[in-house]
Amino acid sequence: MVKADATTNSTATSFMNGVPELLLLRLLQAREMYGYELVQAIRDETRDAVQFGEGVVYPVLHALEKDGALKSRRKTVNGRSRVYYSLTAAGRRRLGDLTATWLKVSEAIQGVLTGARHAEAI
Amino acid sequence: MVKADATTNSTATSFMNGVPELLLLRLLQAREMYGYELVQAIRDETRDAVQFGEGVVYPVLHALEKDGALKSRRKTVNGRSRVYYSLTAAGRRRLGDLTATWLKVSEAIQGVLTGARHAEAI
DNA sequence: TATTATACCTTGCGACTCGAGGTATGGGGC
DNA sequence: GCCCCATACCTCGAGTCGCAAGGTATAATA
Repeated sequence: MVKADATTNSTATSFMNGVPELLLLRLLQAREMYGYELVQAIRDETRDAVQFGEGVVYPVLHALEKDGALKSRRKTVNGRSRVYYSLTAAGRRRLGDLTATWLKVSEAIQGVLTGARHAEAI
Repeated sequence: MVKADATTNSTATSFMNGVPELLLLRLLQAREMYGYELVQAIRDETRDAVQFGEGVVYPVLHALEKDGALKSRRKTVNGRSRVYYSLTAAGRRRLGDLTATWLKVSEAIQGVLTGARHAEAI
């Protein structure tokens, strides 16, 4: 077995749990989009820093719809059938909560990484 | 008393995969520490924004040692036996890689959240 | 003496991610 | 007309990870 590990995949770093959900909600807040489009939008908007395949995106979309955070409608464009998703009120709330949590957590991690002694209390 | 975490813990989105490893490496870069101490250090330095229990910390420490990123030594202090961990050269390299990846990814997510049109190319 | 705090550890469930695979159709090139 | 690619949807199985819960042992404190 090749050692080769290093920065490759094995233990590799996916620091992202719940991130698909967060990004999907955020993109759909801006406008109605369909699954295949979302896969590429995430790749594009993050300049390839973040990539989620269809095997990630579709299940998350289905779960969010089942939870009432998204609603969908079929639409045929250029003879192609697409499922467009958009946020519900619950989805907007969820996006707000997730965003707040993400900010809090990522700032805290940032703080540890930059060696910031747990800063002064408020 | 019920802890009753407000934000529905069920699917509760803990955006953090690989974060335990990252924080542990970072803290141990500063100085030699032991498991029980690390659990509290993470809580303290992140002002409770991030918390990892012993069930997370110990297994990660063992895995990192097995991978050669950490080395340990037993030491008895005040009649208490502790296992102190410190970084190896491989561990320092790993910390550097993980930190770079974390920065790239978290900035990309930040960009999407703030609606930054995938900024200008270099 | 009993309880709490320190300090170590493992196990089993559940959740998440992802590659791989499967279906179907429209458009271009030959 | 035919083949292949891109579009567009989907599921399954494997593997990983996080975590609560549980377990041991000892020092300090009440």
